[in-house]
Amino acid sequence: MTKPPAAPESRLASTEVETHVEAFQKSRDDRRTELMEDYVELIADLIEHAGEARQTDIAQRLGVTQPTVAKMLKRLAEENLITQRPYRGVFLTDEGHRLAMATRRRHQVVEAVLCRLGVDPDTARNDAEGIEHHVSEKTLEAFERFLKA
Amino acid sequence: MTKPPAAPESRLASTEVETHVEAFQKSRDDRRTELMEDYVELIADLIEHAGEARQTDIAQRLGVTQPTVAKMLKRLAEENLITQRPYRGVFLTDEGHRLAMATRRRHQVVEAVLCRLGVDPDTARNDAEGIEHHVSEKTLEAFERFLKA
DNA sequence: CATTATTTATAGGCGAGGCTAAATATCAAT
DNA sequence: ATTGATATTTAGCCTCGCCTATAAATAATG
Repeated sequence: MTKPPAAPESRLASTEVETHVEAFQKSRDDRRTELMEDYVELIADLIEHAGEARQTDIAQRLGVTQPTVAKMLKRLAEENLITQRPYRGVFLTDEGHRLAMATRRRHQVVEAVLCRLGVDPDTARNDAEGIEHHVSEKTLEAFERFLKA
Repeated sequence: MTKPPAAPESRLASTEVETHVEAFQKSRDDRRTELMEDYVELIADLIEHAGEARQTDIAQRLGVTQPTVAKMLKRLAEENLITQRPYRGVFLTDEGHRLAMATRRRHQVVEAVLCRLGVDPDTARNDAEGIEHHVSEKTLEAFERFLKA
């Protein structure tokens, strides 16, 4: 309704210019969940290793301020991923825990794949942090097959 | 100053809980440039394949509305990546063209690597769209070595 | 138990990136 | 040349994620 009617030359040979629309939209949607994933993954780590997850620790690890964390935690609580007990730390709900574990798995697999491909460990860790959120289940499975081989 | 003083058990064995701070910050910084990269890459494709890049085409391909594109183009122009001639389309500056080519290269390499690892072409294309922006130069080089092998 | 230090909560602001709606400008075509 | 379609601009408005500054609540200590 908005494009094809008048435009003879715009046949646009579906070679390269294809409608990446899906991909772009997925990419944008990912951005919404990336942060949540980072948070629950970090919270899980903190609880496991330090026994508790406090706002200030989370803030420090993420490199943001505490009010920023507070606001985000409110959102995570609304989404039923965490519960908070004032001055006692943050806890993961079952759903939050599942998400944390899934995210951790992806993170580890991505990092391992990068290493296997010859990326140095530091770079692998850094890049994995950004990449992990964009790896679909199918790709993840391919990665795991590759690691087993 | 803010954490270690009081907390005997929080020795935090630097195993997993390490200060990913850099990685998170890089990840956040990436988000700022992602969109610009998507735009210039798309604009380059449109110019090559359709002869011109119009706001409406860009909007359609990205899956956003045209005013959104207009606003973004203004920003790209401020950053000297594009020039605009009203009702005649958008053009890349030298700098914009360089960025577009670099982005395209990364995109293609990532997609090729995914395919090589057994990801089906559709998924590879989709995931590459999200992943490409988080691939550092070092990782990119490792990818290229892997592809050559 | 009162004081200090730490942690959490709250208020208000900023920029980015979306959207819709409505005004303009250009192009095409009768 | 006027009219109708298409493209662009402009003007709000919204949500998110970040920030600083400040207040309030709790914990720890003398």
